[in-house]
Amino acid sequence: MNRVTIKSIANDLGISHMTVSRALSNSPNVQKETREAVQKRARELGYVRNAAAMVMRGDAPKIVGLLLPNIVNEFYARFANDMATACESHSLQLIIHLTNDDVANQQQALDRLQEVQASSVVMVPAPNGTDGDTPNTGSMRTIELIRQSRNAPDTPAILVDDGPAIRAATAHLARAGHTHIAYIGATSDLSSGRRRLEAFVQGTMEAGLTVPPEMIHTGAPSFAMGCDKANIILEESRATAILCGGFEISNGALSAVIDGSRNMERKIAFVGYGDPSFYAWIENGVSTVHVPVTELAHRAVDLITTQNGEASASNAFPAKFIAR
Amino acid sequence: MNRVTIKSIANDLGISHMTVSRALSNSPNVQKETREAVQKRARELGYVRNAAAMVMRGDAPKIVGLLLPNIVNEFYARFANDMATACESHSLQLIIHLTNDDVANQQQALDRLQEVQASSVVMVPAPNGTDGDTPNTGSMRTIELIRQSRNAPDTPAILVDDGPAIRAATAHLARAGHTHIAYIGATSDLSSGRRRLEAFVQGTMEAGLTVPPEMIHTGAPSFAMGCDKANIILEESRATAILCGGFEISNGALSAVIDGSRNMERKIAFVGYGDPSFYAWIENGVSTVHVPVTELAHRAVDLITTQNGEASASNAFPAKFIAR
DNA sequence: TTGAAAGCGCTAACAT
DNA sequence: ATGTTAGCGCTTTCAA
Repeated sequence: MNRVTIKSIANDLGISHMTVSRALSNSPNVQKETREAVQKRARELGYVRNAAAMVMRGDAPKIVGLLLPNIVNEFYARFANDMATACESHSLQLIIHLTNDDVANQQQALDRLQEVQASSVVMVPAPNGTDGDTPNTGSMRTIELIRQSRNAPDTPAILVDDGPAIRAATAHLARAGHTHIAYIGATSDLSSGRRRLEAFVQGTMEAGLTVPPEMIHTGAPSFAMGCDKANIILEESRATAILCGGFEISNGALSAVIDGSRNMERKIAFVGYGDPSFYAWIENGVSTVHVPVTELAHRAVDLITTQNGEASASNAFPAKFIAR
Repeated sequence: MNRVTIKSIANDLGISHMTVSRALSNSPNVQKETREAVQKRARELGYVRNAAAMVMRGDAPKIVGLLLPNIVNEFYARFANDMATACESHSLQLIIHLTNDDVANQQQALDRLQEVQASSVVMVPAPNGTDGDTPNTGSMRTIELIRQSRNAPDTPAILVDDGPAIRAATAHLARAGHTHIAYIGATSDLSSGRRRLEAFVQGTMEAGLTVPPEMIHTGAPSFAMGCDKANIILEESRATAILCGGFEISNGALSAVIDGSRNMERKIAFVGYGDPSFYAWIENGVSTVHVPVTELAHRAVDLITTQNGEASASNAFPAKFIAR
């Protein structure tokens, strides 16, 4: 089962492959009959042009990479979805890679993207364990998402300005009478982890509460981590509320909190991070910090399609606290 | 900013590009010094091999396409995730395309996959509006997922044997005293829609109930459709229970049911389809038909990596009814 | 209106 | 151990 190429068609028709090429691209410089004959035969044979050849010649559509920790979390899924749509309408080819928040996977994905001549990458940088090396993105235009890696401070980043929302969440809990509010978030080697924790501390103090260190739980962000930390908090039973600072963490912690309230009758107030649709459907709704996904995705594509990557002032999108 | 190629490196070092090629692929036929010098220079210059060139030569890693209606639904997201993992370990390159259940998008995705020389596609066939034309998958090995398109009956398909589970769900509802059970599912031009509806009808009759046609709601499966139909059922208020036959439909209907119970105090029993994690967290848990995602994904990769596509007997995976 | 040649980056197969 | 040639599929440039 050999591939159909312009040459095989040319052979089949007893003409030069150039004529076939021209006919297939609707060049005016082919006799109408020839053109139609060629197109007909091409259709019959099931001809498809070879993308690799186009890439080699350099006239391929722009390829954009998207590196996400995973695709199961609704935030990331929505982002991918929205970005795919936006790319479509700009005739950009989107390639999604999952890093699982692991630097090795991340670098492998970046390498593959360079191999296919991707011109840009949008990436959620993985927490860099031993730190040290900047991810190598070669000559690809790089845009960081959500987190900003400290070792590439000049890379444009699309960030969430969630400080106010987190402070509002803290205030909300304090107003409801909670004096011991636990926080679960990412380690401070992630910019997002740092910022969110700061906001939490600040919010707590603004509410006139103290922030004992044992109320603060950080680690590499993941569903399992959120789950574990929440269980610890439930065990200790000193805190009466939990506030989360991360998409995965939030889902994990929420699952632990729900299990806890069912199986052990441990009630605890909860504020999540990110706003997957089901947060509105659970019990009477889960209060949360809402992040404007679609706007982020659009900005990403904007940054890719325009040259001036330096509107960085406007690359922070405000999150919103939703009380439910 | 010119790309670094073996030729540019060769030039830079004043040697032949072949030596560079050999050095970079660790061929034994290069002097150690030469090899090391080349590798060093390549690293400095940030060389990455050109995937397009490899594809043209035909020694590229196998490419596998995955066509999904969307990636936001947790079932599809998990499938993509699991398949990505499995592909990784078989050194297959996975490319995901979203069809939005639209035939035109679907064909476009298939074309692109052929252009990049994908050897196989795993696809959830879109409902074919005017029917007629089979999706053109060229010479790619095609595997259908969940649904089986009637115009390609000999294509291997990975299906869910959900009949028993759906009948169990119906029995469950009947046992709870429901005599008017509404069904929302896909149109019968989808094999899955046909099969599930049949199972529902059969289950209802087995429970000694009649199945008035106004209890059956079908259409092109989507979140919005599930939502709309559920609202209609709530309006009519003849049914006391809803059973869903589709991933998207289920989520849509569930959202309508929850809204309904909150805003208008219309209580109705609900059994969903698919088992996104949050179904366990809502109220006291949502009963549902559970589909074994991971197994499906693994089978897909199995089928791709082995030649014998014809173990089709074992390509149906049993769903499980989960009462919550 | 058609064709022939060259070249994109790479490696297998021959030289040397 | 190293270099040369050819060819994967395609289009741009130049020639007929």
